[in-house]
Amino acid sequence: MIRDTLTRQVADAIAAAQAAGDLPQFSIPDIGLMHPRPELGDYACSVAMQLARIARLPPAQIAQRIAKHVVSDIATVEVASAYVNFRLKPEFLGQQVNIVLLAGERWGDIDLGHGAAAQVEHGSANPTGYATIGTGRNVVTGDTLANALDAAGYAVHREWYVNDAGNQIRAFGASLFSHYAQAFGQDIPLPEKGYAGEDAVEVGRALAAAEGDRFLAMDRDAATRELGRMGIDLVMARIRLTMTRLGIHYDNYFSERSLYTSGRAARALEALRARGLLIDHDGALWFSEDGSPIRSGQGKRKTSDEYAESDDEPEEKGKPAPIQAVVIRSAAVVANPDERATYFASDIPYALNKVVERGFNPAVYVWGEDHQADVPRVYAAARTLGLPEGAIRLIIYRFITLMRGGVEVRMGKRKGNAILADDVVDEVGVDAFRYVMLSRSVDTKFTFDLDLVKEQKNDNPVYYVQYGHARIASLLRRAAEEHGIDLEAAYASDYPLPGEPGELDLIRRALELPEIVELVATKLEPHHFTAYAQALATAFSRFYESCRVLGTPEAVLYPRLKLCRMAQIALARALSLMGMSAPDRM
RNA sequence: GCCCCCGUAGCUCAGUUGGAUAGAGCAGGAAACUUCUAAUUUCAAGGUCGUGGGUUCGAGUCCCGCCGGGGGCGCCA
Repeated sequence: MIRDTLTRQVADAIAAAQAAGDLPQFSIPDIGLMHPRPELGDYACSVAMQLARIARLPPAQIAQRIAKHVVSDIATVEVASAYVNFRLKPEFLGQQVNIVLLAGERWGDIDLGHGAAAQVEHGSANPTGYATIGTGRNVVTGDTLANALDAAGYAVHREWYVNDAGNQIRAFGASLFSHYAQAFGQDIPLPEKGYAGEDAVEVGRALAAAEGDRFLAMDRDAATRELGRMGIDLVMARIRLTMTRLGIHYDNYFSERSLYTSGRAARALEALRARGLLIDHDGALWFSEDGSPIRSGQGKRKTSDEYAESDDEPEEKGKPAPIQAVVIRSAAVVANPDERATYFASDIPYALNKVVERGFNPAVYVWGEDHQADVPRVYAAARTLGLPEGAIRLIIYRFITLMRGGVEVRMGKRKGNAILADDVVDEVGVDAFRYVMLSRSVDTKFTFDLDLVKEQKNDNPVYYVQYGHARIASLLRRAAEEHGIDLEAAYASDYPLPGEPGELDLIRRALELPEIVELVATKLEPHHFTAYAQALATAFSRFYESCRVLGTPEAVLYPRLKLCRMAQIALARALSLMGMSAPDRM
């Protein structure tokens, strides 16, 4: 990447300055390059200020001495106060256009992962209902992160974790039995906390139609279990359709229940028990990170007073405090002990399976904020089990407030008033759905205003970005069809760039894509793609307004056609990373 | 009681790991269509970055307190 090249050149310059006696000896710190205001250059380096104390010199003077020793074939160097600024040379920018054209649809790829296996697990909603709009934010986030990791050089695996074990499922089975029986005129009341939503009713009826009334005669417990299992399959089938529609593909659907049937859960518990981290208390089984016993205030984090009393080592800086003990198997009396397991009991073997058995690093999880309490627990389990630092990355996204007609729509899956992802997609389309879901940081609880997204059709960043792509496609089409231009010849030509500001700005934006991929892939923040796509589209619009393409002499026409092609490639890739279409006509 | 997230322009939100004069998009104001898609562009306007301290050459960004909003935990999933 260009930024890496310049960073290296700064480091070399410091070393050269030291060798020449212009700077004293010191170990060179991490050098960060940023994008300053455009008037000041393309990249800026503030390392001189960090060095002021070490080098015992005024920052401005250090900057001067570093700049003096910079050897760069791609940029010119200027010093402004204490900053060392770089401006990419126009000839270099012109050459880079060829690089983009050559990379084509792989433009933006970087080699961060070196082919290592990475996983993004997303979706993973309870299979007790169809995909909601909340699931929508989850899967769009996860799928885009997976795209980014793929572009960053990882071998990416996409997985949906099917929560097909536990209480929720039993309640779902019982609810289905009620809806099922209803189809045969039998009034069996919904269990408490049962599923009353249209999706549950639909599944119950579908089972009645497909299976007949044979379950009515069966043992009730067995019937509930069987119906629950079949119901999950039906729900998952529907969810898969929704995912396909959203352009999301999974390499695997991982069954939570398989953790128990395969013995993985038992083995993980044994590993914890061997380390003395499992504690029986009041009939329940607890995980305690530091092995400390459960105290009177069960499950509570130790107070600072209690820490003061105890002989615990004072906490080291940066080392997280041990988590509070957490129940992994409840005391509830249920026939099968596996069914007393909490989510957390599954999380442990699942994490081991991901990182140790399958070698994913990073293993990224995308979770809704309702699971935030589990975050420190899973990290704690990873620590105690000796998983590599950073192998597990949990991404928590905030829930969405849905507005319709200026009123907030309250949602709840159990009550059955959840807004389905399919319904929203019906209204706004896949591309707008994905873009809006991506346009805010996962930490932001944002309002999805259905009316706004629909009504804004003509003035919407979603369409603005796609419009840029369609405009280019149209222009290139006309160039070939109406002007008889051989586009391949134009792309292969080597005229110098006219050098208009609009041209250079467009190239700078296109060249930024690899940096954005790195940003998204390392911080696991997909929203940067939307901001980038918007900026790139703006750069193209400005170019388009200020630089005439068709009808100009060949020496202008050809390089500008190359720029159009370059912009098209970058826009298409940005859209593709976000899982959106890049239309040729609008 | 404890934990996590958020608070930036009228609205919705960015802010590239602590850098120079805090940015976009909408909404509202003023312009530009004989010109490759006006789903566009240009200009102007809009801010005590919730608040009070602290850390340092430098804080929207890091630390602590407080205020406001949201979410979660204390044998639910």
